[in-house]
Amino acid sequence: MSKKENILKAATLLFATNGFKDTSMTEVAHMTGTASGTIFYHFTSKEELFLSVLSSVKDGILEEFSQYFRDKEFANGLEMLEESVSFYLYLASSKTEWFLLLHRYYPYKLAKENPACRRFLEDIYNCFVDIFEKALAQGQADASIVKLSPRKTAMLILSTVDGIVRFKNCNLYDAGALYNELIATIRRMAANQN
Amino acid sequence: MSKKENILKAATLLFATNGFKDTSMTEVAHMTGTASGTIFYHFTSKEELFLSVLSSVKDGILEEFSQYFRDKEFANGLEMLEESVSFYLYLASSKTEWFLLLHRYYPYKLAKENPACRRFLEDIYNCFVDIFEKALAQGQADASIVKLSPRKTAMLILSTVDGIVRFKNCNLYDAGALYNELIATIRRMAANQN
DNA sequence: TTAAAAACTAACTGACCAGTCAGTTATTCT
DNA sequence: AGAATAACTGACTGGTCAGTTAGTTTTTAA
Repeated sequence: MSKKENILKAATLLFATNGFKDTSMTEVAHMTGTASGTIFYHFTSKEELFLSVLSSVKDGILEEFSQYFRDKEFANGLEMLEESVSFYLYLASSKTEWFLLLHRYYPYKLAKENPACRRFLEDIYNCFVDIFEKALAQGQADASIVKLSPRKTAMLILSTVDGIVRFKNCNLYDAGALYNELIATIRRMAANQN
Repeated sequence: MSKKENILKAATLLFATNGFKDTSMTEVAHMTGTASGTIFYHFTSKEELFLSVLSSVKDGILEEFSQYFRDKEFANGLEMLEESVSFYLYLASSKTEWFLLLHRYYPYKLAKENPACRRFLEDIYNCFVDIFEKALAQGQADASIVKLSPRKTAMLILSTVDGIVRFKNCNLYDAGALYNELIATIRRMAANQN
């Protein structure tokens, strides 16, 4: 792995666990066994380093989802919805740093003044909402899901799973313990019982 | 209002909008028209100031909810649930600073090493969950709500509304636009249709 | 009235940190 | 080989910030 990639990886971990302000360039340098000057050779500023991190997280998330759905077949929309939610939770537990980073306030603060940052965040959240929406729409087509607004319901589902993951990352309560209830709730809320 | 209360109020606003690290004691001092030394006369450290802020936010939230439910009557558990959710959203929009503060990572990070901080956060979230749980349990008693685990479902509902508020505060999408869908979803998910 | 206590001030300190720069080492290409 | 470029280094700088302190003003109470 190149030194630049190493720096990016270390920065992802540090920004995710300690936050932007509480991560010093010296720390990133130390973790990668480089001089602090080297980081500024590869990245013009701390902010640019953060944007690179966010960009790579975005790429990672989009890639993971496209790979997961590439050759997946679902019996119906409801099943697709449930499996999408499961995959989201699985991803959140296997790529903790990504979600920790997204649950910090800094990216959203930066997005207010930096269009590129805003774009990354929108790409990420649209990816999530799009998948849930697609499942809901498909479910309505195949009659596995009741009549509802696919987009808005997708946003609500994202709010729920994202909320669960956030509470877990904040050590407030455990996501795993809620899994069965979550799936049951989604079924009660969306399934078409005829 | 005493100078100490003024400092607390300014600190709440600054910690909520800029975060812990991005708020300097000089800034707090400037906003309250005092010397920075005065803050250290009233609060031993920046961390203690933050804890005082969190404590007052906790008191505020508990007070608001106990006041709202003091002399409220509900037709049944389902109605209570819906109105609790509505009140949560109302509070989040009228006391923005409180929820901005709770949507930052710093309090949860501090909670890991500071039991008092952890206690404040638990009190706040238990307050929320308890109310939803009480509504669900009442709804099961009066048959307005289906069979489900009240505690876990209450947590899921909190995840959803908290997620919505967070997305709104992060400027990702608007809570108001989802309100009708949220109530409809809660009804589909919890209402007992006989 | 006055003395003690509480509240407040502003200059100061030491630590830290993002970013620079002048110079060194490694790589590539002819 | 040797020149040119890319990658890397680490000491240094200017600025910021939490917290201190010695001294001043205000309040309290006897």
